[in-house]
Amino acid sequence: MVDPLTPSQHRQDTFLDHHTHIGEISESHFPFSFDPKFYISALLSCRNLTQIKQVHAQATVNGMLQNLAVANKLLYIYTQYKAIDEAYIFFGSMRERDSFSWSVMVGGFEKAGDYRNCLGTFREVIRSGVKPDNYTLPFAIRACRDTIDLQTGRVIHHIVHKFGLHLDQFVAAAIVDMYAKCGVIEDARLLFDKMPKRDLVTWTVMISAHAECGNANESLILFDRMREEGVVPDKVTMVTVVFACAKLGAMHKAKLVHDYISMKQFSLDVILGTAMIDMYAKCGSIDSAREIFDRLKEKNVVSWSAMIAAYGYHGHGRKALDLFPVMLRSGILPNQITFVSLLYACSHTGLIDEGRRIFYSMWEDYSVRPDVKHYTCMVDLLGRAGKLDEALELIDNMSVKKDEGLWGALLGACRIHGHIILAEKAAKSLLDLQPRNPGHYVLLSNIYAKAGRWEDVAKVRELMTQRRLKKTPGWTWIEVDNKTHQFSVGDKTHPRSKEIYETLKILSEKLELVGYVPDTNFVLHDVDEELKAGILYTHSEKLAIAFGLVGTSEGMPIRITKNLRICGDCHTFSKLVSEIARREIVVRDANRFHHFKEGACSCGDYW
DNA sequence: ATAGGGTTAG
Repeated sequence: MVDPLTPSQHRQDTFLDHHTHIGEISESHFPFSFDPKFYISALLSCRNLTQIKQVHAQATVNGMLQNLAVANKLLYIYTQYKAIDEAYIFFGSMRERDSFSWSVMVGGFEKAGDYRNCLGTFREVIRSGVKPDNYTLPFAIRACRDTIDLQTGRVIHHIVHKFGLHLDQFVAAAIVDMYAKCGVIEDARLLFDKMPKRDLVTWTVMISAHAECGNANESLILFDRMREEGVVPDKVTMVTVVFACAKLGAMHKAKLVHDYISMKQFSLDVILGTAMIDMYAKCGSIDSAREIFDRLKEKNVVSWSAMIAAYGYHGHGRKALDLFPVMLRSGILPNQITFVSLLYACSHTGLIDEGRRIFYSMWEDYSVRPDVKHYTCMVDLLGRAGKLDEALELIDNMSVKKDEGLWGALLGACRIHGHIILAEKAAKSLLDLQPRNPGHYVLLSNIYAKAGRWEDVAKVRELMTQRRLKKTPGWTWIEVDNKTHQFSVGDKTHPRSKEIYETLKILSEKLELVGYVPDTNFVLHDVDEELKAGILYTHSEKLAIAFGLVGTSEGMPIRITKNLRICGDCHTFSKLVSEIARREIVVRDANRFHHFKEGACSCGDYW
C-alpha cells in the first residue's frame, strides 16, 4: 500500500533534506515541481522504501504519475527494492502502460522469486496484444529455468519465432540456459550452434552446462574455442572452467587452468577460490587444495564445507573434524552440507563415536535438521562397522523419505559383511525405486555369489536379461606425462598393452610371494560370462596401476581416476603394490580417494 | 529508462 502521508507532513519530511541538491536545480518549482526529471532524480536517490513511498506520495499529489516516464521509474524502483506488493498495486493503478512497464513488472516478479506471477504477467502481455520485447522475454524464460518448467520454456521459445522477434544475445542466452538447466542439453547446444555469434555469458552458460551434465571434456574444448573466437573470459567463466576440471579430475588440466588464472591476474574471491579448492581436491591433491584454502581472505560456509569434504573423501577424517571448531570460531554457521561432509568424513575413516555425536548434535546444537543424506552417512558408517542392526533401527525409525542412496548404503554394508537377509530387503527396496538401474542387480548378484547361492545369482541375472538391462562397463583413467589414458576391464586396446600385461604378470608373481590371493568374489558378473575367465586378474584399475609403473617418471605418485567403486580385491592389490613398488598410489573411486603408501591406505581399511 | 552466466554433499 501507498504510505498514507498527508501532503503537509510530507513537505517537512526527510525527503526535503535529502534532496536539497535537487531543489537547487529546480528551486523555483519546489515543492510543487512539475518537471518529470525532478521526480526521476528524486527516485534515483532514494535509499530505502520509506523514501520511495514519500516521493510516490509527492508525485501523486502533484499529478506527476500521469507522466509515463515518472510512473515507470517509480515502478522500477519499487522492484529494485523487491517491494513487489507495492509495485504490483501501483502497476494496477497505472492508466497507461507501455512495454517498459510490462517488462519491469515481469522482471520484478522474477527477481523476487515469484515465478507464478512472473509468468502470469507475461501471459497477460501476450493476451493484451502487447508485443513482448527483448527485455521481457529473458525474465519469463528465467522463471521457466528456475522452476524447471521445460514445457512453458518451449512455448516461449516458440513465441519468439511466432512474433518474429529478434533473438538477441540476452534472449538466446536465456533460452540456452533454460534448456540446459531443464536437462535437455542437446536442445541448448543446437540453439547455441545456430547463433551467428555468442557473447561471453552465452559461452559461460554452455561451458557450465556441459560440465554439469557430465561432459566436462566438452567444456574445456568450448573454453578454447571461445578464446579462439576472441571472446575474453571473465571471473565467472573461470569458475565454470574450474568446475569442469573438478568434474574431470584431471590434474594436468587443473594446473593449466590455475596458471591461466594467475597469468590473467584474476583475484581469488570466495567463489573462485572455493571452486579451486574443490578442483584440486577432486584432482587428487589435498595439499594444493589446502594451500588455496589458506590463501583465501574471505571464507564462507561453502569454502569451509568444501575443505572439510575434501579431507573427508581423501580419508583424513580427523583433519576434517578438526576443521569444524575452527570454522565455528571464525563465526561461520554450519549448514546441511557441512554436516553431510563431516559425517561422510567419519564414514570414510571409521570414526563411529564421533559420527554418532555429530549426528545427534546437528539438530540439538545447530538447528540443522537431518535429511536423508545424513541418515545415509550414518547407515554407511554403522554398516561398514558391522553394526547392521543399529543401521536398520535408524532406518526403521526415521521420519524423512527414504531414497535409493539410503538403501544403497545399507546394501553396500551387507555386501561387506555378507548379511544376506538384510541385503535382500535393501535390494528389494532399491529395485522398487529404480527397477532399471543395472548396478543394483549386479550388487545383489555379487552378494549371492559371495554366499555361494548360485541359483539366486542365476535368477538375478535372468531378471536382468528379461528386463534387457546391461551393465555399462566401468572405466579407469590415469594421467601420465600430461596425457590421459583410459582402461576398461580386460582392455587390450592400449598401444602398450603388451608391456602392461607383462608388468601385471611380474607384479602378480611378486604379490603372491607376499601372500596375495586374488579375491574373485568381487569381480563376478560385472561383464559377460564369456569374458569372466579372462578378467579375473585384469580389472581396469589394475591395468592402470601397471601402466603407471611402466609409464610415469620415478617417484611420482600414480594418480588414478575411476568412475566406479574400487573393489576389495583392487584395494588389497593397490596396498601391496604401493609397498613392493615403493610408490604412492592415489585412486579416486567414484567420490572418495584412497591414498596407498607403503602398504597402507589412508582410509585405514575402513571402507 | 530496463537485462544475464559462478562455489560445497549425493
